[in-house]
Amino acid sequence: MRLVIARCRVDYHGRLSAHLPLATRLLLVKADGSVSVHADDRAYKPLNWMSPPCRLEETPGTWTVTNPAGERLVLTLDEVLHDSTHELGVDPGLVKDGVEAQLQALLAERITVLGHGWTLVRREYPTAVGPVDLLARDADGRTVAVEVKRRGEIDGVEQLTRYLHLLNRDPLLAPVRGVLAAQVIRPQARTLATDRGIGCLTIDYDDLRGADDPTLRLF
Amino acid sequence: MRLVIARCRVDYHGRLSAHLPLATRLLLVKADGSVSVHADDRAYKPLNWMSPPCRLEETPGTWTVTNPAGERLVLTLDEVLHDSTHELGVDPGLVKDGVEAQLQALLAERITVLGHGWTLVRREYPTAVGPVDLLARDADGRTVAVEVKRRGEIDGVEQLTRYLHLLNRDPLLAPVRGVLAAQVIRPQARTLATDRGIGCLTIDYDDLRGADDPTLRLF
DNA sequence: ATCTATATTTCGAGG
DNA sequence: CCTCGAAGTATAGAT
Repeated sequence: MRLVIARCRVDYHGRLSAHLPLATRLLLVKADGSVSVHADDRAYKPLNWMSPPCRLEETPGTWTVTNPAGERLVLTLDEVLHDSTHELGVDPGLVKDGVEAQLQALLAERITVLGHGWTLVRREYPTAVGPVDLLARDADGRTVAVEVKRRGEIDGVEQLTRYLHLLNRDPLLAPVRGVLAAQVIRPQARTLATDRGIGCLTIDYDDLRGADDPTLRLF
Repeated sequence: MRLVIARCRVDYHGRLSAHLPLATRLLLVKADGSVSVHADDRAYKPLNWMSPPCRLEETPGTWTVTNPAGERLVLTLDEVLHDSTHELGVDPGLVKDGVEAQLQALLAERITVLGHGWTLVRREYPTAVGPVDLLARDADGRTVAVEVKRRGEIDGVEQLTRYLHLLNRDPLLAPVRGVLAAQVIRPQARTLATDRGIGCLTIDYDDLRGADDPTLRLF
């Protein structure tokens, strides 16, 4: 990993065109070949960058980064204030916990959170337009398709609508109703869902994790 | 901006939980208060980070970054290999060109690219479910709703379908047909669009920019 | 390889 | 401040 602090100008031509006037910035060259240009703000997002695979050609005062797609990042260096290189080795990588997959798993285990007497048919119930997150039956034995999201937005409602369309053609399942379960549900998504007869349920990850799993209960 | 190369472990608890085992990484502390942890790959994306506003508390061997939402990033430093600080100043920022807004503006100016004799009714035509990118009339005076995207995907077709639904309830506009205009249109999006009677038009940004604007022509 | 869905998405505009 | 849509989205998984 190479760290350069330099006064530079930057030009990018590729999927769009962009230009950065002269200023002092961090140029970060990683072992994967990527180059990114950072200002002292915007959190971790660089002002400009080139993702691998790409090639860095360096001449005094000019770095030219190109990729096979013909995109081009040109850095004009006026003054180099720092230049150091460091061996980092391969990173063992990140372990994550708490994303949608876990939300779905928890809901599958605690399906009665969605309604008293509900039972799980299966997770990732396959359809021609993709898998339904959870397929369940309510206390009256009616089929319910559940779409699980971390954030419920219009896309989720559209997705569920497509599933319901297909599922309702299956006489063994029909009539199937839908529920959107998410940690937050945007007003427009809620409106659209309601308009289409789709239920909305906001779920709290910690509550859910804390909730009793009835299948684990002794009596 | 502070650059630290260190052998470290990282723990994050917030919107999710994540852990990074001991390895050598770049710790990037920006003037905006943000802290990010980079490995030597994954292009510009850090392994872990905390966005501003947040506070960094530093004791020998441990950095604790917290934010008002109660999220917490803890870095345990085994060995510091480099530590330097640099004054960068405020960045003048990025000038972009070629994104969807410009595509829409260009199409609005050169609406006949969509069809001979077409005229623009207006850009960002408002509906209850959001603005239609372009509303136009074809050579026969029939209304056309145009959805402009850089990439045409299923979402764009769904969005346009919602607009058409609403627009077709308006007797002053109905019947309204739809066109999806994008630089690339995914096969599945094209299929869905065609199935719904929505037209597809792939546009080339450079061609479009180069095309004559008939309103600017002298004769 | 293409397509689908997620993301600690981030970022910016508009009400 | 919230809400919403775009992003050079990137990335991972499935087909």
